[in-house]
Amino acid sequence: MPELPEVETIRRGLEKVLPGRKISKVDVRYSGSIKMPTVSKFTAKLPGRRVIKIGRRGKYLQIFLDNESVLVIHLRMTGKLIFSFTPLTIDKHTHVIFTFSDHSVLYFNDIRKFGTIYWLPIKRMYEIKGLACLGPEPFSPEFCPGYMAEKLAKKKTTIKAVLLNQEFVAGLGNIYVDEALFRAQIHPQRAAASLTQKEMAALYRAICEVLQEAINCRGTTMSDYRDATGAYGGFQQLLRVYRRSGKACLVCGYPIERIIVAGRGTHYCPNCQK
DNA sequence: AGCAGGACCTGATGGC
DNA sequence: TGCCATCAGGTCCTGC
Repeated sequence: MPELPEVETIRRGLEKVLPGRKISKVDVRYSGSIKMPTVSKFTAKLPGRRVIKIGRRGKYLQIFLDNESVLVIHLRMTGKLIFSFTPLTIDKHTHVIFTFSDHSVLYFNDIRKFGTIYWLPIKRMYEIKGLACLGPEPFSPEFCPGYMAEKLAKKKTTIKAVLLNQEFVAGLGNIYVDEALFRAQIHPQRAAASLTQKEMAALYRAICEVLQEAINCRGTTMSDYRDATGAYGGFQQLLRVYRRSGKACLVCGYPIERIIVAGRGTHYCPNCQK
């Protein structure tokens, strides 16, 4: 579920509380969540490590530890990281529990069990394929209309499929792709290579704007998403097309449609988006 | 090479 | 109420 704005919101929440804390106990209740190393090594060797800082790359969260190692966490669709100064009730969706030496706790919950956790030396982070293959961060100088022009010219698929591809740009997911395409007035099924310079400039601007506004709102909560303190996001109030099928376009009044593009539910205004 | 579609899981929702 | 089908914000693998 969480896309860049949600992961960034979680990162900021954890950055306020985790640095300096020392892990005293690790409890893995669903072993499928731990991709690296083995579960027994994970639980035996993590205690004693201290958190240095919290990073993010695309939708990957990075918890840097004091021995040049890092916990890399991907929340996929329904994963949550909840920090509490005191223990909380655990349920069947609580898969990993990190307890710190002052008895504060970090819970990894995930209804659909798609989320993944890796622990490895920083210098081996490239072994996580999805992380190694990530395209530029949307707010980095590398991501710009010129970069888009060069990449899009070679693509033979729809613009929506390209925006969802993390190798093109890191951090976009289904919600923000639909919202960015609406703001740029581009139809999601347009051939990526058919965009004009002007459209690419508008799309670049729309991507940065929608992500920044969503970060300012602390993310979008449709159903499952919560930040590190358990709080909802607020951007769902500002969505213009996502899950608004049948409702009037906020610009022209035409009904928003829902179709499938790149295998995903896609929302757009047939009148505004060409 | 690059893309579409299924697989991975569970829960919510809507139709009959 | 119960059963079934469909849908869900992401990535990885397979096969075309």
